[in-house]
Formats: sequence, C-alpha cells, structure tokens
Amino acid sequence: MNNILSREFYLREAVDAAKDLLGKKLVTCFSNKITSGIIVETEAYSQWERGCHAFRGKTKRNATLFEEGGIAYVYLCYGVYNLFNAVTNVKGKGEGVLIRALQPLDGLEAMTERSQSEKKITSGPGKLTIAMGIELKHNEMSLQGNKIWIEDAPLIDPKNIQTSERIGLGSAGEDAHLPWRFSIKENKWVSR
DNA sequence: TACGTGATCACG
DNA sequence: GTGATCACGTAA
Repeated sequence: MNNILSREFYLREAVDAAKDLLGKKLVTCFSNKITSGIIVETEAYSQWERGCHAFRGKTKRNATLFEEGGIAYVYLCYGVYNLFNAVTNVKGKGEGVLIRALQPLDGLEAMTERSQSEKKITSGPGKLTIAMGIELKHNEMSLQGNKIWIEDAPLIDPKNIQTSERIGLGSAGEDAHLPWRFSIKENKWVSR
C-alpha cells in the first residue's frame, strides 16, 4: 500500500489540493470492512473567506482545520449529518477540502447496509460519510493511517473538470460565489 | 420549494 | 443561559 497520498500532497493551498483530489480513491476500513470510492466532487475552503468555518478564528469545533494538512476534519451539520474534510496546508492556516461526492468502488455491500438504501448512497457530503462509516470520533484522524486514507490515482484532465460555485453557503456574501467547487464532468455520482 | 435537526457560537 | 445560525437530505 505505497500509493497512499503523502503528507506533502496536503501541504498547499486548499484550492489546488481540491482540484487534484478529483479522481483519487478514498478508502476506509472500519470493523474489518473495506469501503472505498473515487472522489468525484470537492469544495475548497480557505480561512480568509466567509464560507469557511475558520473565518472567525479558531474555536473548539474548527480547531482541527488549523492543524497541519493530511488529517480528517469531521463535524456535525444541521444536527444530523457528519461532513468529511481533508485538512490542507501548513499548521495554523485553517484550510480544508470538503469531500462532497464519491463513486462507489469496493465494499458496496457494507455501504448499502450502513446507508439502508440502494441508490446514490454516496452522492452528497452527508450521505457519503454514512456509507463510508465516517463518524465524529474520526475527527483529527490521520489520512495516512489504517482507518482512513486516500490513494493516489492519475490526475483528471482539466478539460474534464467542472468548476462552479459552492453549495449551501447562505450568508457567505460575495464569497459564496467563489468558483471553488470542483467535480468530474458528466459523472452521474456528482450531487445535485 | 418547505422543514426537521441539534451542536455550536456570540452575545448577555 | 439563550437565540440565531448553519458546508444537508428528503418529501411534495
């Protein structure tokens, strides 16, 4: 298993890492069940814009974002869903990449069981964490460990990358329109 | 397009 | 303490 993305991959700006994460393979291994999927949709967040949790400075919830890149930032959204981010850049920056959608690969059975649903179980940030078994306790966990990791894969051709505005940012003002959502064109697993 | 949902954060 | 605010999903 030597094709796990190195720590260096994450030590740069979230926007760049978000683009390069498309096509990579997110893998989890919980209760001896391997589940994995191709990353087909991401969003970048940076401390200097309002859409980012780290915008107002470090708090108890977002402290993980300020750590060095290469770890997981998991938090509860709307009291219901866990969202999974990969922390990027050097310690103290407060940047990360939200994983919004996956194309299922291995462990489909375990995923459908966890989701208690049949279709589109990984098309959306809240659903994919359920399918992959990612929970709040995995916050701050290394992405080079044996529970959650991301494996390298060839870069996606830029002409197959769809760039658009980010989703669900109500009061981020101007920053809500930053073209920081990246997805693979014509992939049916991309969220609405 | 409406609303449930509950932790978190910025105020008193 | 308390109230407003969400990086969502589903039903309709």
